[in-house]
Amino acid sequence: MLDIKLIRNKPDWAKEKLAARSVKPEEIDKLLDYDKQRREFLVKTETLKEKRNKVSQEISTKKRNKENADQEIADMKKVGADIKNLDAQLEEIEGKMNYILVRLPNWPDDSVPVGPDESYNVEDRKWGTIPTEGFKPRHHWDIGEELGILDFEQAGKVAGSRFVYYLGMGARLERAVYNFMLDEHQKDGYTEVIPPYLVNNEAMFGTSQFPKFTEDVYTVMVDENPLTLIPTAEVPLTNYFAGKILNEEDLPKYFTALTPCFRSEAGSAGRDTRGLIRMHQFNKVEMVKVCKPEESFNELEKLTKNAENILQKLNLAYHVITLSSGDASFSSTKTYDLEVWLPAQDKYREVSSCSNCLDFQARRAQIRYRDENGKTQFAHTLNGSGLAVGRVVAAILENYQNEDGSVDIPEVLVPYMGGVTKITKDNAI
RNA sequence: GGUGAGUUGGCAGAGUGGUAAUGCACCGGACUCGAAAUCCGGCGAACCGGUUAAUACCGGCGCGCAGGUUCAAAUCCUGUACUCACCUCCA
Repeated sequence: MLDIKLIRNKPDWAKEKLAARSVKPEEIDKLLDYDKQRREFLVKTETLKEKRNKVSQEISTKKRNKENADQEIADMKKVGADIKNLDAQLEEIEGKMNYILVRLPNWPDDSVPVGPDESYNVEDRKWGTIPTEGFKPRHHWDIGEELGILDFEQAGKVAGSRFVYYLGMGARLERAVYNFMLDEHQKDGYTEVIPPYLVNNEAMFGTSQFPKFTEDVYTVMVDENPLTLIPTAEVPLTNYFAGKILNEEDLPKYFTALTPCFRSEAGSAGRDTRGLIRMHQFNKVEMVKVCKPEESFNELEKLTKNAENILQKLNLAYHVITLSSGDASFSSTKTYDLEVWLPAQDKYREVSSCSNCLDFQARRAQIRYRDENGKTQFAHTLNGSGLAVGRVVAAILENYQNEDGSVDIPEVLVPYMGGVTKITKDNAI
């Protein structure tokens, strides 16, 4: 959530910044109008409340002295009704104001390319060499099905499209990949966490998936209470700090977690219908940081490097792009995407998204710290995938495939595979 | 799932209708060579608004949360969340 005071003080700047994120300037005018009305009503009702407090004190004194206070009580009855009336109006105005405010995205940072969509994204750097085998690379789903380590067909019958069974060495490979990732992140100073996989509406609001993106997730009712299957571990990890006032010397906090992620993929019908790229349920290792404002951009660079480290150790070619203002996620001021090379698709595909949210989420989730002067400040939050496990498995299958249909195991994963160096038809299941 | 108890300032803890005691901690001062102890004074989260160049100041709000009753609610009523104890059940 944006700071209304900042918008109030720099309306033109706010409009320009948000225009880069497709927010109409009229929305801001409306917001500021509600804000003005709100403060006017606030002054009115607070003045009356001050009067009520004073006169109530007088009534109290009179009663104690056995004097008559009927006149004051009659007056206050009227004041009480006025307050109730004004408060009701105030609540209505605040409701309208907040409706707009909670739906405004974060400002794009000055270093972010301005543009409405992904075509304005900028490539920052490339790493690794794209494999040039002497044969036509096959899609990971063909490799996986042929080895018998991925079964999309039966998953379709049991759960539906965009679900999968991993079997044998496929399941083992997935497990190897995420264990490797968690171990690497632990070395980089992250605390490993196993969070709740179901969260309430407040948590979803805190990290700003709600109220705007309710249709992208699965929500179940548990005794009338809605609980949402997490679309990313960012939600429970960041909300671990919700409502807390942290000590300055305890910052920054680094958390990492492996969780399944659940997404309805509404609106992506027809895209990536085959393979592991776009599933309703997938594993992801997530990194979350909470830090002081002056450190957040530096922490974003480090976070991105932590994600890159995984791809480098797996020796998978990738590039890093800065998302344009129109392509970045709702709560982010700046996002780097890591895209890994998929030979069969002949293109890079996203495996990580690393974002600095500034105080946008902290303001919603009330994540604060006490600074050296004892004042409470909103912390900054960051999150990044490190990495999407299923997509990395897809990348390994495609990049490490051999012409005979077998798949080599990346060197760093061999210990995690119990010494197995290659998945073949003979050892696959 | 059942029964009972609880939720008040950084911590402890009183307060059952008149607007949050008290102690510890904290800040300032005195005493002292300095410190401790003692004494004096101050200070009560977070948030919002007014006002200001800014600090300050003034006000609102504030006793888990949300409603209600009342001139007035920590206190009474309703709902609800969480914590603890015991019981029951279960991987």
